[in-house]
Amino acid sequence: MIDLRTLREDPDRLRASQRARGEDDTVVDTLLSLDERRRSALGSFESLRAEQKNVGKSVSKASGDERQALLDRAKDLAAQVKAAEAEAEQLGAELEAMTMAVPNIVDPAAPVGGEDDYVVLDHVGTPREFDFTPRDHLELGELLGAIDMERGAKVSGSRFFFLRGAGARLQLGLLNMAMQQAVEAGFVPMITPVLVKPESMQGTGFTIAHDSEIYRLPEDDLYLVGTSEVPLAAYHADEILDGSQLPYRYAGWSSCFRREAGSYGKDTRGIIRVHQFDKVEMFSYCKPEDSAEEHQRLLAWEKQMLDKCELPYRVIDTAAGDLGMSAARKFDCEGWIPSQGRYRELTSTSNCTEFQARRLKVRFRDEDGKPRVVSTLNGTLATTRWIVAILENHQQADGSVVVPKALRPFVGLDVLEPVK
RNA sequence: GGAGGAUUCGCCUAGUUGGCCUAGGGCGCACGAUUGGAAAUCGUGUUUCGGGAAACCGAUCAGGGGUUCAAAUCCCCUAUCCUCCGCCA
Repeated sequence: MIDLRTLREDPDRLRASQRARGEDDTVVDTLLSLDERRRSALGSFESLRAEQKNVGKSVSKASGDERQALLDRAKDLAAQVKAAEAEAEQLGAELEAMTMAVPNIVDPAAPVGGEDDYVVLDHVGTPREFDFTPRDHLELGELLGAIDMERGAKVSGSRFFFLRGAGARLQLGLLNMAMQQAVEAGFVPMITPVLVKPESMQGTGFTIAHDSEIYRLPEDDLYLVGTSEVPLAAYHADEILDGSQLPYRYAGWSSCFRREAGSYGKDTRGIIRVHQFDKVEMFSYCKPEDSAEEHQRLLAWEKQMLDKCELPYRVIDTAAGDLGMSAARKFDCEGWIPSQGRYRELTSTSNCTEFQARRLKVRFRDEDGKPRVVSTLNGTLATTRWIVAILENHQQADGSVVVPKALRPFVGLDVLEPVK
């Protein structure tokens, strides 16, 4: 959510941001005039209310004709106050709705353009040369008895799967390694709810009404999260954090649910794009002035995980037009997928600045004792999709897969062997 | 699912025949006095949000609605927590 006070002082910042996102910049003027009207309505209400309170107080002290006159005056005022309040509330609600629909102001450092205008910041590792024809992750997963898509589809439908045997062990090991790294770095490990209330979803920056990715349980007005970012962001909603203790860092382990509507035909094979997967997510609450540095730290921890998995990857800086509603800046790490001959997203870290925190009312007390809005950031430490990259990059000619060294203690196996 | 009880300014709490509640007290915290320094003691301040340069004004007693000139206080709905009953793993 945009800060109206800042908007009044510097409307051009939002105009520029809207243009960078390829969105309508005239909302700025609409917002400003609505804000002006609301404040003036609020002013009328407040002065009427002040008068009403004064008259009301004198009623109890007066008697006789004087009392009756005051009562009449008070009744009249009560009606006026009611009308003025309704007016102010109406405008307030309109303003609120409009404000909530405006995406975060993008970091001017983010590349301009759309989906394909990302900037590659870094390449780590080199895609391996195979002296045999590499199998794709599903073929490997089936050989290893690790991934069962067929029965996933039988039981739950397309884009569902079972991880079994070595596959289940690999995921548990991977996510446990992520959790351990996070704990060593000072994160509080968390296992979060995956069903959340609408205000948690919307506070985090997802639009319940229109987002086609969200699974809904209308019967209970609950929503399945697509990432533990949602419960972790809402965790401190309506709270004032201790400024001297920031940053607050959490590592959330949860299943994630995505409808993947409109992606028919894309990534239909295997577990690249599925309706349900598991993820360990870093989430950080910090002071606004520290958020850019914190963003770099989250990126560094992501790279550390990828390095431990011995995966070749590149880091991209997402262009303004491809940022989600909440993000001011976003870096993705994309791992090399041999069967596709291209890089696919394995991690994503966003600096949401004060956008989510303002919606969720998460503040901190600074040195002066004043409450200020915090900044929030998130980043991926590991997901089910990583299994794709691990299987494909570390496969051997016979279909076995060498487990990366760092991961071995967590998986309990050095090599995953074909089952038959 | 049913029946009761609870929800007050960070924490504990006063306040329920509606009107100096403009919410009192304690703890904690901050600043000051006292002290060689500290403890103790004393004093002052301390909900949050919005508007305003400020003085100040308005809102805020779980949330929403209602009654009234006036609601922490009365009525209705909702949420959360606790107790009991039922049902289920």
